[in-house]
Amino acid sequence: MQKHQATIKEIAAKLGVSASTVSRALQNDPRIGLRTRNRVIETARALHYVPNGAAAQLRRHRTRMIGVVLPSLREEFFSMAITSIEDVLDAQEYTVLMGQSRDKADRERHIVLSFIRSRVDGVIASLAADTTDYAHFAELREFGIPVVFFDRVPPDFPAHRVRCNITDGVLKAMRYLADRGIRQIALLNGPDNLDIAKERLTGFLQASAELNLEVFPHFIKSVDLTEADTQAKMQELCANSPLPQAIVAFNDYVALDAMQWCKRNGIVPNQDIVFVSFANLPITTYMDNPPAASIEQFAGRMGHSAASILLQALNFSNAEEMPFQEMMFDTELRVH
Amino acid sequence: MQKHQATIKEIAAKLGVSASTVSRALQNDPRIGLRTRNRVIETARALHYVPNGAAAQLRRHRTRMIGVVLPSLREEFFSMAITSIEDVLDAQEYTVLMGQSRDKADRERHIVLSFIRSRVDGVIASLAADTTDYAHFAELREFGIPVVFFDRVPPDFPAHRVRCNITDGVLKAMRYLADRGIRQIALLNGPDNLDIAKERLTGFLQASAELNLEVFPHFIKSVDLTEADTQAKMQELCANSPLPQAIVAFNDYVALDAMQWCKRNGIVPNQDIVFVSFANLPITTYMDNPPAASIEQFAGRMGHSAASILLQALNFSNAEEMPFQEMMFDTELRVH
DNA sequence: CTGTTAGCGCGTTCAC
DNA sequence: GTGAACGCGCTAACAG
Repeated sequence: MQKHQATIKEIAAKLGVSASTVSRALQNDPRIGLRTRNRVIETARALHYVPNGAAAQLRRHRTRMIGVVLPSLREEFFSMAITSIEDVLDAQEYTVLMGQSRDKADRERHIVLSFIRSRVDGVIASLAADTTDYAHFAELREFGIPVVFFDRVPPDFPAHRVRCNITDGVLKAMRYLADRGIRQIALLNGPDNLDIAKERLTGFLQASAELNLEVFPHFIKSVDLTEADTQAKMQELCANSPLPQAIVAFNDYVALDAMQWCKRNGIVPNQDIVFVSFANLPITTYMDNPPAASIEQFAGRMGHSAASILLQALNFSNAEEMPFQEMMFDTELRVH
Repeated sequence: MQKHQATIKEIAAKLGVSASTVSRALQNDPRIGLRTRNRVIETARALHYVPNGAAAQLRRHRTRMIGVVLPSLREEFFSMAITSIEDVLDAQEYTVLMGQSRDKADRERHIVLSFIRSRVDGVIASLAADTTDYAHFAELREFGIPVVFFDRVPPDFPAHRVRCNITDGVLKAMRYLADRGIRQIALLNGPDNLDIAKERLTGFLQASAELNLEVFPHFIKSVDLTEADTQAKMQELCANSPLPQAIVAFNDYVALDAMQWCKRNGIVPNQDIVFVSFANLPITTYMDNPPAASIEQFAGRMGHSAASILLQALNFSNAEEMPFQEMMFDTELRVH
């Protein structure tokens, strides 16, 4: 049901001026007289004129649109990040296109390709759990579309990155536990292909060495972030002895799933096994028994920085690429 | 940093054929010979060709893009809905643009206008808490862009609607409470301008009459969905006597905020005051003391239906508008 | 201050 | 089966 859509030409005809005049008036070009401008704006409104973005882009080679791909909009970590991103970009009159990969590399690829088709000016991304091929991001480079990764950044890919000091965060968590006399600590990590998972492992091993903790092989598990897998890995973890006295979890959701498993298996969370996790999501404040502590990752700040870096990249000399920025945030331990 | 972007013209030049041939080959036009087609596809890939959506739209007057405006992506109710919407639309090769109004009418307006500028083929919406002016949606009609509202639908606006039987849901909740001997029930409702809030009130009054409950004036409060306002209204609610024995809350988040207030004020939730809410969000399964019961609203099904109706509208005769559909789902009470 | 001209990249006639 | 020519709606370059 295609109704009629007003164009600048019609406005021009109606007013007996040229299309360019209308175009200029609508963009507040200082060369247009106030009276003409007002007449144009008035009839534009009367005709329900809304500019056709596609036509504009075709000329300008810019869309003022930014694509954002995230694993999930449902996780508070990401919804907080996207909100900061929106705030920064909205202020500069950019429109944000969002896509959720749902932790599937294939969906991520499709989304990025649709961003290219829409010719977004830039992309902000946080990787899906199972992304190991970065061809779709390389494609963005072919098009000269700058990319900023945050939190879940790819290893060895030329791009801007915003992340936090995970390794140090794990250290903080382990020291906190050790200070309470806990010496048998397990790691319920995320997918191995994610840098942020590797860093948790690095931090875990470093901290174990520093604190003289024994590292039992069955204390280190990786989950694919689904509830089912977390349950399965908890089963494995607790099938062998010794049982861990504490578990450092990849993030709050993994911790919560693990804690659910405990409850169903006669283990009291934070009493029999102390949980420490990452993210420190607001939703946990509603819980009577959240993870004992969580490493704050500052989702908002990371989103803010990612968007700011992207804006810099967009305003950089359009002859060459801006040198890749690497921004690292410190974490903080929050005891609940 | 604008790099070079391949066009069909270049592919054509490279192959010594015309642009039309390339265009046809890429769209699997049966008239193009298999050999030519393959050569085209091959060099397209080699040149990293990605079609320019804007140029295509300019000719076709369709974008195969759908805009979705929601109050928040953070609330599980909406993130579940959007996921269903994506599933339905992805299957038909539509791209979904999302925007979150954050319950601000002004943001909602901007988002809808940006959808129009992008010339989306259709829109799915759930209203912001403070939207009382529907001009931006009327604008969509001017452009012949079909709209489907779900859950938070506007009163008296010509459009398709998908919702659930709230009035009956409240009735179920009140009967559940009455069956447990609870007779002093308060309503912690949402913004008055939302139909779904009005229906909760209607249901509340009907049920009170049916069950012979006394309705104390201070038992009926409306919140603007912010945590602060919920706290304030709880204060008011509990400042007068009698104290309610139970509270029916607008949704799980309002219930949780109210329960927090109780904890801070020496009232034990679900013991001193029993909470029943709407939505039945998965996140509550992680809680040791969630609302005692919740009215399941089937976010996924509503999203699915909204998307399906929109697809029907898009495939309808393009001479006229499809008659407005009204779809109503039954609710179910879930005791926790 | 304003008009004219040209073309962005593509899909679609209409020819052959 | 394929090519030439046109135009979608808009902006930029060049005139005046």
